[in-house]
Amino acid sequence: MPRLAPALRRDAIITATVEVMLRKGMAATTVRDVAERMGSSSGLIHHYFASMDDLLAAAFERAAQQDLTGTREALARSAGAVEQLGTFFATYARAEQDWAFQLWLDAWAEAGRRPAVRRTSQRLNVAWQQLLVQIVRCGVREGAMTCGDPEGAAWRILSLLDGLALQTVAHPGTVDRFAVVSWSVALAERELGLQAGTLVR
Amino acid sequence: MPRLAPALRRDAIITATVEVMLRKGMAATTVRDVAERMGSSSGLIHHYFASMDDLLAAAFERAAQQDLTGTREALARSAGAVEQLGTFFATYARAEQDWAFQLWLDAWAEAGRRPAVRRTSQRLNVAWQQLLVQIVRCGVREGAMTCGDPEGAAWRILSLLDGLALQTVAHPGTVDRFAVVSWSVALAERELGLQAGTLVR
DNA sequence: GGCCTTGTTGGACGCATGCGCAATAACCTC
DNA sequence: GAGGTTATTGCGCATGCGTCCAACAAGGCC
Repeated sequence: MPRLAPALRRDAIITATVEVMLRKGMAATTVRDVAERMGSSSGLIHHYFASMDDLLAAAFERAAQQDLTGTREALARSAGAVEQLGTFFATYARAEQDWAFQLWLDAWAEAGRRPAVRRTSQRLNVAWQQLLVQIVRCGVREGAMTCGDPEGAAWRILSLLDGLALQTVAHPGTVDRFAVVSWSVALAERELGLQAGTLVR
Repeated sequence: MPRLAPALRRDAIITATVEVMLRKGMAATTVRDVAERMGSSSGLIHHYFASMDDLLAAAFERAAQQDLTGTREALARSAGAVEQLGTFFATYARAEQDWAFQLWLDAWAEAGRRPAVRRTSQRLNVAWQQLLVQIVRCGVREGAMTCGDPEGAAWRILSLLDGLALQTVAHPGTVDRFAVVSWSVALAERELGLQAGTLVR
C-alpha cells in the first residue's frame, strides 16, 4: 500500500467504510472488511480512528452529508419556496435512495450502543429539519404558505417521511410507495395552506 | 434447575429472552444472557430453539403479540368505530410504550441478517395494518367515516405513526411527542372524513 | 425397584471481533 | 547519502459469540 498523506488516507478509509456499509449494513461492517476493501492492513484503520464507533460515525456522516448537500444543491436550483418543497419531496420519493433509508435505519438501531453514531445521527437529523424550516420560513415570507409554527411543522413532515421510509425499506413490495408519498405531499399542502396539487408536477 | 414440561420450559425461555431483549436490545441479546436470566445452562436454550434467529423471532413475536392483543382488548371495550380509532391512537401516544418502539426498531434493523425475525416482523406488521383496516371498514359501514381505500388508508396511517415512533425513540427530547400525535390524529380525521376533534377526548 | 426416556448440564470448539504493538519501509530534510 | 520522522504492516491477544455433545439425573412405566 503506497504511503499517503494523513488527510488523504483518512478520506480513503472513510470512503471504503461507506462502500462496505452500503453493501453489508452498518452493524455487520468490521475493521477487517474495510481493510480488505482498501487492500491495506487492519492496523492502519486504527491508526486513524480511535475506535470502530468513531469510524462508523465518520462514514455515516460522509454518506448522510453527501445526501444533504445534494438536496441543498437541488433546492438552490429551484425558484420559489413552493418549488423547493416539491423538490424536497421528490428527493424522498426516489427509489434509488433506498440505501439512504437503510443507512438511517442502521444508524438509529446502532445509536443505542455507539455514542459517536448517536451524536452524529442526531446532529444530521436536526440538519434535515432545519433545511425544511428554512423552506417553510421562506414560503411564509413570500406569502405562498401559511404556518404558525415552522419548527413544529418541519418535525411533523419529517416524521411522516421517516415513517414512509421505514415501511418501504422494512417491507418492500407490501406498501405502495408512490401512494404514500402522494399522500404525504397532500398532507403537507394542507398543513402549509397550499392549494391541493401545488407540489405535484 | 428443576425438570419442566417442554411447553412450559419453552415458554419460560421466551419470557426470559423478552426480558433480556427489553433491557439490552435485540442485537445485544446473547444465549448466555438468557441462560443467566433463567438461572439455567446455555445448552438448554439450544435444546428448544434450533438457532438464535429462531429464539429472537419467537421472543419478538411474544412481545408484539402481547401488545397486539392488549390493543384488541381495549378496542373491544370501545363502542363504535370512531371511539375504537381514538383508542388506537391513544395506545400509540402512551409514553410507557417506548420499549415497544425500540423493539420494532431493533427488529427492522435485524431483519436484514435474521430471516426468521424478518418473517415475524412482516407478519405482525400486516396484522397491525389489518386491525386498522377492520376499524375503518367498520366505520364506513356505520356511516361514521368515508374512505374509498381502507387498505391504503391503513398503510398511510401506520406509516405516519411509525415515523412518529421513530423520531421520539431516536431523538428523545428533540421532538414534542404530544404535538406530533395530535397532528397525526388530525390528519387521520381529515383522511377519514371525520369532523376535527372527534378522536380527541 | 430396575429400566428407559428425556430434560438438563457445563464445558469445549471454532470462529469472528476490536484493539494494541513492535517491526518495517517509505518519504523528507539537511 | 545519512538520519530521523512517520505511514504502514501483520500478527498476537483477549474477549465474546453460536453451536455442539457426551455425561448426568430426574421422572414415568412395567
